Amino acid sequence: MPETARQIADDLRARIESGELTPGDRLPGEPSLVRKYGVAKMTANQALKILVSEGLAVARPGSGTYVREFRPIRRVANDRLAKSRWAAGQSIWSADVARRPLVTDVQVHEAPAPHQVSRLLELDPGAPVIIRSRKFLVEDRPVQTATSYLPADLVRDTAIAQPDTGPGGSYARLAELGAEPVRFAEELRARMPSDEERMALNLAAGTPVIEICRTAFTADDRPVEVNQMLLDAGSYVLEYRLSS
Amino acid sequence: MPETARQIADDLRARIESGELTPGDRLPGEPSLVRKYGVAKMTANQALKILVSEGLAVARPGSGTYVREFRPIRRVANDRLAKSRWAAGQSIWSADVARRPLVTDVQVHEAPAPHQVSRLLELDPGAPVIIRSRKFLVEDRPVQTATSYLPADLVRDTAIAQPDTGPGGSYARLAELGAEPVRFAEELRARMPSDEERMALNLAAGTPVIEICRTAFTADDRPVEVNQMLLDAGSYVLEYRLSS
DNA sequence: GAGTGGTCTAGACCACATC
DNA sequence: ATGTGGTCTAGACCACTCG
Repeated sequence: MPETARQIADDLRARIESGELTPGDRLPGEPSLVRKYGVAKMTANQALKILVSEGLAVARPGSGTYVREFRPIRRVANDRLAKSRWAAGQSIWSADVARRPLVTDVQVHEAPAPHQVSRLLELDPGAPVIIRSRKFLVEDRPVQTATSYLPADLVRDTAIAQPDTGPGGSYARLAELGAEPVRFAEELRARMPSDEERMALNLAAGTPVIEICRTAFTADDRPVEVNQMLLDAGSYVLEYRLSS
Repeated sequence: MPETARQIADDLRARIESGELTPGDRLPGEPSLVRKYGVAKMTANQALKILVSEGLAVARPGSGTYVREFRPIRRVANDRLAKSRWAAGQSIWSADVARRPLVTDVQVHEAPAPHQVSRLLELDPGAPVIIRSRKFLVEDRPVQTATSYLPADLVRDTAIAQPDTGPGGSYARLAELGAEPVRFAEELRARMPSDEERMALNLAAGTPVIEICRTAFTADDRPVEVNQMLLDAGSYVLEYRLSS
């Protein structure tokens, strides 16, 4: 009887979806599946791998395989970019989570703009930009990385070129420079992460990422920031509000 | 030397990312990997499976494993919902692809609203709704499924309850009923598909899906439609425009 | 130390695609 | 008819966790 691994996975999946096994529960281990289904150990292993690759379970070597837990962050694009937030000195994150996330691995440097960035910022190819990259932790788990690009000629001597951008963040600083961002375009993709990205976000196998590229424009349609974000898809629900 | 499968996968990935192997190319087969690396056939198989699960390659049984090809559809949320489109009798799809997609598997029926839908439509639990489900093909490939829910009391005797909703689609019909949708909220998640969903969209292993739940509101903030969509993530780039 | 998942081997059979 | 990926077996060793 081939197709055994899939069938075992189907059985376990059904038990998860029926609620018999709830998030955090330990799944039957390989030896127990070998006994129950009379298959080779490797077949049992592959059955469990199927669930892991579907994002339904997480394997913890030396311990067991567990039903995965979800607790998505709600990210409301419109609210978080509302001027009222950052103008009041708040982080745009205050719209997403009650507790402000930990920002780590902040790196700021100046370099020539990558191809695509210079196009989006309407700069000459290779023009200098300030590059701010950082990582966000919520409840000790990395959920997002972000890299912002801003025209160096505009922000070089401001707090934006410092690790700490001050109250209200870089948008408040841009406003002070007469380059207040009022319009935004977000371009969004979902895909599987590279190994590097999986490492950076500490992702379980079988978790996709959401890639967002946001360009911020001033009232006279000048692009002043490109922000390239990478989200752990399992940690997020995104919301957008539109009117026709 | 353990870790062999990963290393083989790393080698192949590097050759893909360097451009030595381009989309559509055939990867070295299992027998050739067995010879080159001196490993068991199953190890070679697993190495190829890693690339497939990362979405970088597609296996075609009996033929070979190939570098995957991408040709995303650009879906601009704002444009497609603009009244000017559907008011002119166009499909909202005309914003996304030059050639109108094929709509198949259209099914319309009336049934009690599922929990979440009745909540979003602000209906009594179990109130009757018209359910329209359909699938969209672009260039013969299924790229999206969609299921709409509309209050049955509002649309029961209109073209919306028919498979063909006429020029401009259901939004034009809603407008004729004095329930023109002018505001929309889209809630978006990315995840790995279930087997069922993988089947429906004919997805390669390692391809995530994007789940969008859109609620349409009238000018007086009455919800009149909930549309639950499932997109093949590899076939789409989504764009949202916002202003603060 | 016992149990866990992770990985590998060397062989086997199958269904399928391509020629 | 040949070659392909898909899957299975039965055994093995490893690194890890947990009590």
